[in-house]
Amino acid sequence: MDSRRSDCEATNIDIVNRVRPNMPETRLLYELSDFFKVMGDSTRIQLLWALEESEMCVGDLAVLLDMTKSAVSHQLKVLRTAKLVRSKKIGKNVYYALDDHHVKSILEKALEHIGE
Amino acid sequence: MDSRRSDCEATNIDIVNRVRPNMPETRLLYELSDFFKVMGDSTRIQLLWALEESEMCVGDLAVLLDMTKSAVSHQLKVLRTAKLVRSKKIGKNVYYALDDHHVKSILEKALEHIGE
DNA sequence: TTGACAATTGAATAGTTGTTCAATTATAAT
DNA sequence: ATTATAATTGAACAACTATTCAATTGTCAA
Repeated sequence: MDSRRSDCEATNIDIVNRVRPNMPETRLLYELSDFFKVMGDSTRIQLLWALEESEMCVGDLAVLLDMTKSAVSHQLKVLRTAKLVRSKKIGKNVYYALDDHHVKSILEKALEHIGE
Repeated sequence: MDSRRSDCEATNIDIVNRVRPNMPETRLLYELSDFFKVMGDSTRIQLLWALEESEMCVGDLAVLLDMTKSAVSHQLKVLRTAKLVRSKKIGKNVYYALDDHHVKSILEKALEHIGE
């Protein structure tokens, strides 16, 4: 049987064999790309940026981002699932806060790449 | 005229008004989310990870990732457009290399978030 | 308990994206 | 010139995703 997907042979098989054992495991690979997928949306970047400044409830965030509560709530759920924010209910409101101290430094690194 | 998209009033208008001036400009916002979009794909993470170890040509990368040259080439183009990799042609081969020293530290920060 | 408000939810839709496939370009070797 | 190999390209398809809309839950006030 031959389950190779690649449609060619390696030109430098020595390099490939040296690099291969250092490649990330499948699980880690998907955790990494899933994390960046969560960051890869302008609405969610805005939410994280805002929550870096202050805790806020869904309605406040909706006004700040000029979006419906529904749209904001959907995206907050994504951030909550990714454990980047946490929420607490106070009366009729639900307040959200950052739940990861890496977010800020990752945003800063990304800003460095972009060139400020 | 009223071009508000949000379907509510702010509960804490003082907080919203304090945070608003610190929000990122539209251009920066999209540069940030576009950058993370590029990182948010397991194939491209693998390519960056591999190129951190060594320059390689498209065929080598295809064998290493067990994908077709076409699929790899398409993704390399995305990375090239994002200025994360550069390429040079040597004979029939095109060799790719990392073109951004931030990639490594951003991956490391992301690994910290995930918890190694 | 009735009415109003905050937030969540699920379904639907429109837009985006990754891989495949077939065709093409460019280089090297015979 | 011809053939073979490396890589790129564009179109097509399937899978995924963000927002909208309507309906629902939960909480407070009257």
